[in-house]
Amino acid sequence: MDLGEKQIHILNVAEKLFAKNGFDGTSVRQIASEADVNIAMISYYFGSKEKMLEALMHYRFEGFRREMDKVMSEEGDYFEKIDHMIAFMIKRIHQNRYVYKVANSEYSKQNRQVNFEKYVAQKIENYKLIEALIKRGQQAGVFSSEVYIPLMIPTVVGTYFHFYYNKKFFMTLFEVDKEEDVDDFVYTTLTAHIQQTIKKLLSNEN
Amino acid sequence: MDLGEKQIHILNVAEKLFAKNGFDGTSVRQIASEADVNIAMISYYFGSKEKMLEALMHYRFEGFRREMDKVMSEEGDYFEKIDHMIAFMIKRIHQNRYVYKVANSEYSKQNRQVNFEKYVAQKIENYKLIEALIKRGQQAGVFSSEVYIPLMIPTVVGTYFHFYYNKKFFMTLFEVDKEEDVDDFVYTTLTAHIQQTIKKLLSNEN
DNA sequence: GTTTGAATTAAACGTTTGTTTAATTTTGTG
DNA sequence: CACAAAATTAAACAAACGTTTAATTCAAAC
Repeated sequence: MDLGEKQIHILNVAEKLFAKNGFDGTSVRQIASEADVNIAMISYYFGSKEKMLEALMHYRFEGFRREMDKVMSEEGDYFEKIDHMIAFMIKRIHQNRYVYKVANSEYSKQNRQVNFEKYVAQKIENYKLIEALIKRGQQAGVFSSEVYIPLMIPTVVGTYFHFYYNKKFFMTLFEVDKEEDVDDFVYTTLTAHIQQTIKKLLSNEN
Repeated sequence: MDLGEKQIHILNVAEKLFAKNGFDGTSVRQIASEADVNIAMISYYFGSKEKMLEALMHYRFEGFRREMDKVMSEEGDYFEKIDHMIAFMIKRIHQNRYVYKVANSEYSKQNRQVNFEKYVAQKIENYKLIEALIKRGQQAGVFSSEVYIPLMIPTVVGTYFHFYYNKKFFMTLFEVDKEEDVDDFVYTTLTAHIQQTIKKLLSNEN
């Protein structure tokens, strides 16, 4: 599906409303009103509310694998590669946090009508990349073998999401109260915390 | 609010439907039908759909602090205390995973109509308990001082939730396909992973 | 300038939503 | 049994939902 300017505008508006109020908590009338288009345009362009979300996910997620490959091939020792990979993942997820929030939420529902095939396929691809890196590090004797590789994904990604979903709570603990300082916190302190956590977990030294 | 058998039955039914299809994705008619009660009983008992969720949260969350206190006062060195605390948190969250899922989801919405004051107050209390334990360990020279204490909560809790929300995906990686084996996996492998991660992070040795 | 297909509109479609009503039944108490 | 309060019911409420219709405007091609 090729997206024109107007379609992209609608998707941007929808994305933010979905993230604010949930997929079911957002009506197509709200989206149309906020985006200043006629209600019928949403069915006209996307077919349905569900297919609009699919279009949004595709629009946001395409390119992830390509970028990830690039980051993984950067120079550096194994621990530096872990640093790069985590920094990239957090940055990419944070930049796309709105669509990730909706995707996570809808994906975990039982009677969902949204198609998640591509989403899951990408998840598997990304995992394979990470698994390969860690196994190479283990064979080189740099990384500990006493780790559950698949569970490192929930630790990296879950730390970010649980922080972000409870942003207000944690930012109070860090005495950060300006919304514009959150981005900075994510890219510095939160990223450093996750890097430190995973590197210590992978280290052989204790 | 004192809950009779019938109210509790309704809450149990509502909890599972909310977790399956979301709060907005579940209608009071669905709940009433599944619980085999008249629709009007929900307003009669709880006042509204939102207040029913508040009643559910209160019903599920009460007692957490008391149990947490007990676990924290158990015998053992600092690392054993961390083990006990994490095992307790994961067990308690996993047992109440349905209501936590709804609570997390609704809490992160902007225009929510559900009252979360007690929920947040409890979060703060729990954090203070954990912070105190870690600071004591640091002063005793057992724990590293180079950690972001508030961010350890997202790492513990976020790892669990990201695993659970993507349960199917990760259980495939571990070649577990029976639903009844998930509980066991959570209490053994997943708990061990989180304990290992946090203990390594807190260790001084590298 | 006319034709053609896409874009856009206001209005209406039938459902479903959460809540309330008013009547009835059940329950417990004197 | 008689009475009062609580519990339960079927029905109705207005509002909001996602989608479709049919008519109209617009833009590009010939």
